[in-house]
Amino acid sequence: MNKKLSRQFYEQPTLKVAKTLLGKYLVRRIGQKKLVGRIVETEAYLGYHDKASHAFGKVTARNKIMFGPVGFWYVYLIYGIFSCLNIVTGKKGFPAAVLIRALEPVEGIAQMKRLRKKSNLTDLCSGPGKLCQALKIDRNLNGTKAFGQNCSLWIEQRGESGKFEIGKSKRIGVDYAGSYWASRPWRFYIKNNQFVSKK
DNA sequence: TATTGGATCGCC
DNA sequence: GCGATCCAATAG
Repeated sequence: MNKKLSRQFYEQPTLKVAKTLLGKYLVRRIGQKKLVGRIVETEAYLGYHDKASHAFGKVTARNKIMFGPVGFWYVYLIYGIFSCLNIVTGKKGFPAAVLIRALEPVEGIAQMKRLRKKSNLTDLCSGPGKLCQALKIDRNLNGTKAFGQNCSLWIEQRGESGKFEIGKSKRIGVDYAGSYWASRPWRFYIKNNQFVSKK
């Protein structure tokens, strides 16, 4: 049974959402076709005190979606080349989001290979920039809704999540934020899963 | 208005 | 190890 996650799901505490998203399925609809991957790695960005977060300090044109209500996508361009995908969490006015960092390809694998120009399964979605390329996600989806009707991008539960161990570490690529924020253990991943981004 | 550097990736 | 490549953020 496939069940799209509701707005209420994203109202849970951000760290809980980040952990609970592991084993769920990211679904990208393009016309009648679907590209689907199982989420195996996430990171939490938590509040305006978090120096590693784009929402640190104040509202800007780019980060304003993070200050809005839960259940909307925050998509931004990194290094002028790749997109990164986050789902907004936290109450309105409190900026938080969960970055989707890696997927295990499930449906539409042939098209993912074309979009990525890669044929190795473990190279398709094993990083935040890679999975956006594989699922044709870019800033056109910034600010769109992940719940309710007429979404082109959402997360769903497919039966039971299955048994796996959750690993935890500091977040990747945020050393500029200073030792305290860079060392928060807010990255979560499925242990011993080959599709997790390599460090 | 000008400059700077990034929640990455892939090739050298 | 390093360059790609663009735009948001900040400084002036």
